[in-house]
Amino acid sequence: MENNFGNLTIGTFARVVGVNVETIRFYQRKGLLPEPNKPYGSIRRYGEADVKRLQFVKSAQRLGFSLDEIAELLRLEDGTHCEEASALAERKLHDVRQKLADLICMETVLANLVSDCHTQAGKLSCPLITSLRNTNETRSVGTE
Amino acid sequence: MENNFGNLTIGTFARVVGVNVETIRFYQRKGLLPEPNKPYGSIRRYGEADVKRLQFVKSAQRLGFSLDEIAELLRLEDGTHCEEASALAERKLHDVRQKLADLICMETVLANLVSDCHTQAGKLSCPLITSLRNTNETRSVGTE
DNA sequence: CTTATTACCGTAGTCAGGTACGGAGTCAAG
DNA sequence: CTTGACTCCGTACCTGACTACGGTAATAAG
Ligand SMILES: [Zn+2]
Ligand SMILES: [Zn+2]
Ligand SMILES: [Zn+2]
Ligand SMILES: [Zn+2]
Repeated sequence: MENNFGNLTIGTFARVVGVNVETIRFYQRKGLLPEPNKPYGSIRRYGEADVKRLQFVKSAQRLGFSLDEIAELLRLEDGTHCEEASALAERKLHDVRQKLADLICMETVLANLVSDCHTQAGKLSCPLITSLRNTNETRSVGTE
Repeated sequence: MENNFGNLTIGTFARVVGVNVETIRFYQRKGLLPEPNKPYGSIRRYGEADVKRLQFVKSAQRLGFSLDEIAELLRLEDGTHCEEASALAERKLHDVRQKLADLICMETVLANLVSDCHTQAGKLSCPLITSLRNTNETRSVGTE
C-alpha cells in the first residue's frame, strides 16, 4: 500500500523522525501527539502533520523545554487566542534568553578552564582542577 | 561548642552550602563526599575541605556536569591527570556550544513569532499560531 | 531532668522522560 | 493458509537526582 509520507504506520513514523515507537505512544498518552484514526482497518496511520508536530516536540525538547511546556506551546495551536499565545511565546522567549545567558556564562568558564589547562607549561597541577576547586568563578552561573 | 567553619554538624554544613541534609547523605552514598569521623561522640563533623568539595560539586553541576561526571572530575583532583580533565571539560564545552546554537535559533524563531503577533492588524487569526503550525522554521534546530 | 532538636541510618517514594514486556490481533508475502 | 513482521494496548520497569519516612540515639536548652 502507499507508504508515502502521508500514510505512515507507527513504526515508519518513528523511524522517519528518529524516535522509539514507545516514545510516540508515550507522547500520545501525555496528549502531545494525537492518536490518528485507522483508515484501512485496525492500524493507525500517520501523516505529515504528525511528523511536523513530533519534530517540533523534539526540537523544543533539545532547547530544554519540558514536555509540559511543549504541551503548552502546542495548545496554542488553534489560533484563536492571540493574547495568550503571544504572552506564552514571550514567556518562552524570556526563558530562552535566560538559558542563553546561563549558557554563555558556562561557555566562558569552560573555555577559560580548557585554555588554562592547555597553556599549562610544566606546572605542578592541572589549572582546570585548581580553578574548579576555587569555585568563585563559577558561582555566578545560573543566577535565576 | 565551637561552631566555626571547621566544625560543622551536617545540618549547619547543609545550611552553609545551601543544600538539603539528605542531599549530603545522598552524595556520601554516591562517593562524591566522604563521611568524616566523629571526633566528639557519635556525630560527624564537617570542615572547610568538605564545604569546598560540596561547592565544587554544585558548581560543576551548574556547568552541566552529571554527578557521574563530577565524580570523575573529583577522581582527577590530585591534579596529575591534566589530559583526562581537559578532555572532559572540552566535551562539556562542546555540549554547551551545541545548546547555545540551538537556543539562538529558537530565540530567533520565538522573537519573530512574538513580533508578528504584535504587528497583527485586525487579521483573522493569530500569525504566531499560523507560524507555529508550519514548523519549518524550527526544523534546523539541533542539527547535531 | 525533661523535652525539643538534631543526627544517624536504612529504606522507600518522587518526578521526568522514557523503555521494555507480554499477550493479543492484523496484514502482506510466499 | 501459514509464517513472520508489525501493531495495539496495558502495565511494569529504568535512570538520575534527589526527598521523605521512621525509628533510635545523642545532645543542647530550659
Ligand atoms: Zn508583548
Ligand atoms: Zn589541566
Ligand atoms: Zn591520567
Ligand atoms: Zn497573535
